[in-house]
Amino acid sequence: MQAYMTQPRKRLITYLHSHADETLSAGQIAQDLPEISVSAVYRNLSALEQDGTVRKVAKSGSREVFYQYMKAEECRAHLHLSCKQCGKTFHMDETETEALLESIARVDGFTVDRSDTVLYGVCSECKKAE
Amino acid sequence: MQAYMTQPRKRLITYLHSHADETLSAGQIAQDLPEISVSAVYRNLSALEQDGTVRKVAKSGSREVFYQYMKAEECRAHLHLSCKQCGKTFHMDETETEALLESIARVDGFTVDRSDTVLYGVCSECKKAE
DNA sequence: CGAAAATTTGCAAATAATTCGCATTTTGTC
DNA sequence: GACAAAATGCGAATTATTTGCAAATTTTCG
Repeated sequence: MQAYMTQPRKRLITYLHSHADETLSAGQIAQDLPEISVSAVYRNLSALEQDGTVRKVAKSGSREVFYQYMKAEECRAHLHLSCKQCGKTFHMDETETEALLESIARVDGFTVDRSDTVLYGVCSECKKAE
Repeated sequence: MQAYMTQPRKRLITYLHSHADETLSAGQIAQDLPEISVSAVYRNLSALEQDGTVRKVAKSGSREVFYQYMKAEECRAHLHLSCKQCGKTFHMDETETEALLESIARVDGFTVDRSDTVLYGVCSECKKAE
């Protein structure tokens, strides 16, 4: 059904890899990859999103939708903190992650999946700026 | 700057209250509230979103953006655990929630928003069944 | 290798969600 | 009640996203 590693797709994936953890709009990406058509960008992002390779997020105050790519290895190790204001993603310290998840497992009997879970809130920078 | 409890806004809020925890598109809402103009729906949703009263989410496979309202008292108090296997949502103990978030605030300088955050994983029941 | 089959691309046109301008109405205050 | 501030409704304007289709690319397989 699906899976031709075409040039445009390859380029897009490379681009995403080098922009891991950023919150990018399709327009942004298309602009940074002029050699790829806009439709290809949209179509591939859509496919990658279905795969679970990228995550689709709505950002406050923007009409556009954004996409986030996260490196697999890293994702498995720790939890992510996503700032709702600046859009940046932060990586929780691994030891801290362990401690928190261990606590949740013990108290709630719930096994949290690190790669799936994102904690939303406000980072210290944005907090300061308020 | 802002805060007139107008009829349209009141209606929208009432509507949201009676649709707590649902994922609604602006179009859907506008359709359900024909007495309010579409622009009012958008403008108010936008305002409520800035307030943190509603959450904006991008849904896979849709061009529209969606909005979620969660009852303030209940949902702002604790974190949610969503089991990827049975789909059930669990409410983390409030005291535990406090402890965890306090820890994250201290260690990472990150203020987690309780109503926005969902931890994904596997609940004890499903774990047992594995 | 080379051709057929499957899939993706690029383009431009189409679609539809969201925003905006502005005159008018509503709301809160004194 | 009257005034100022803010929100509404309307339709028009934007503009992000999707789509149709012919051409190009990638894969498969003899």
